[in-house]
Amino acid sequence: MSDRIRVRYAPSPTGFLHIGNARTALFNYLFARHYGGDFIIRIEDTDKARHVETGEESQLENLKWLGLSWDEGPDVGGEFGPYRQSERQEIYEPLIQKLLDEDKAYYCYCTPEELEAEREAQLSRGEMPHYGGRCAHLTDEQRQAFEAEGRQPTVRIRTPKHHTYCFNDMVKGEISFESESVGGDWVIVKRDGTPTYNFAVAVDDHYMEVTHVLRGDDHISNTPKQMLVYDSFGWEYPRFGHMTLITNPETGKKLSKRDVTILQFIEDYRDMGYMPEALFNFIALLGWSPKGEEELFTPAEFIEIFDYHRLSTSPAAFDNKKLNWIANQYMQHADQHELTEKVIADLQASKLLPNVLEDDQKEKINKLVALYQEQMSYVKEFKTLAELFFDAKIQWTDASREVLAGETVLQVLENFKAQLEAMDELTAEAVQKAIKTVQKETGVKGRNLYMPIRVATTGQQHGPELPLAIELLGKEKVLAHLDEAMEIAHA
RNA sequence: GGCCCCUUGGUCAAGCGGUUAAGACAUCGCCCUUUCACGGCGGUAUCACGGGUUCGAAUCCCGUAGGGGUCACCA
Repeated sequence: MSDRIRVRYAPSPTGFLHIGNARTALFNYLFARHYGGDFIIRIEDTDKARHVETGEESQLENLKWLGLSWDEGPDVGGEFGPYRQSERQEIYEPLIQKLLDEDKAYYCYCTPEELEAEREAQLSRGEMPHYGGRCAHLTDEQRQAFEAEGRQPTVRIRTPKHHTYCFNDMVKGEISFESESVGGDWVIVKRDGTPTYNFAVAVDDHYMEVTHVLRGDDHISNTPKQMLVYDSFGWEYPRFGHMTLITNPETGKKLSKRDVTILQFIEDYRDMGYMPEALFNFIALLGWSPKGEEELFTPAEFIEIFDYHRLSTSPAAFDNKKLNWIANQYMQHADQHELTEKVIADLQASKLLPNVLEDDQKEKINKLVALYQEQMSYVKEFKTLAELFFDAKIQWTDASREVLAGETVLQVLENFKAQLEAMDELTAEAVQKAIKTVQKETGVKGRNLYMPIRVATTGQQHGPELPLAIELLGKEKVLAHLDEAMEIAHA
């Protein structure tokens, strides 16, 4: 085995790229790049029942979108291939045969029903479920009898007694398991002849010369099983490292794909128009922290500063507010023209804009984007923020009504409206002047001046620069809004 | 339940025997802006508990409690 660092991300193509998996990939990527090592992608597709046709492609695609690149993988090849477990059967078979020949593994003819019955019996006795070893010492006659029945065997590996599996975890330090705790001789080859996960990973990691296995916490209890496989062949272990899980801040449990309160797939964020660098930055801070006080880094900087010793030992809650803050930081520095293009595309997809734009429409969107860019976190947010400019209907909230109930509100609005009516077209400057005039004539200023006008014209207490917003809204809508507002103020 | 892991503010976290216990998000207040947003400044708020070890413990050890993970012919 060489000194070169080789790590892998080994997804199973059962669906979209999950945020937790993306993080595993990301840290492996950072680790490899930091040390100038190799980052490998291997597809763990031994479960044909759960296989999703487009799973692999979609996962790789989203990884790329995030900004990751890999040196070896199913799409780019490499000298340690193939990179799909489904294509590595001929590597597994002789190894399995070897274990069988050496009696380190044996055929098991138990049916799922029998195993289920055994499990239930154990459970009812208050015991923990484990394989009792019914087929561990079959005679040739017994085996032939089972075969004659047409039973298809699985292969189980013999688990030693009274052995301690101990490893020095890259993030958690010394961890040890008694061999008894793995639950008896476990299946390494399924009835259909394909290897099980714990067997295949160990074999693949060995042959791909993987030096460090960095993965989620939930794999800790798999580690002794994999160590057993290494031991059976006399192979050297890689270094294991287990990162903490990402949890739901509401429940404190690991993110579950069924959990609808949090968007879990990279695809979701991509669709909403989050910038990939922002998501990269956010994910890199999930369970890892940089040395200083800075939290915003480019991917290249993350590679530079990544240090696995700073991987956290306790779980990280998925904080949506923080994500949006980070995303907003990136958004503020985004190119305005590019952003405008994206916004337009989204508005067109939502039928809020025609497919072909007049110049003045385009200009209007440009101004609106300029107005809202500093507070956006993702492209689609624009639609919510600026919806008033596309769909004139105002939803008067209690808070708005409260503002309109103010003492001087009516005189301010009446005065303001009269001035607007006198204008041909509303421009920001003219509107600004009008507001000043209102101030002079009514004596109302500051918050008491602006807030009623803001709420009356936009229906919101928070929004962009007021005169510009009024210009962009246009005379017709503004007057209509004012009328509605004054009616409310009267009541 | 067995095994394994984890435990610093609301959240993420720095800290690795001696600190006024960093910083970020959130929250609150003030300033800037005649409003809003951005920005700036500041405040509130944390070492789960109990024993040790030590001159000294958030830091080391042992318990307790709580949380989580895992116990498949899934990965």
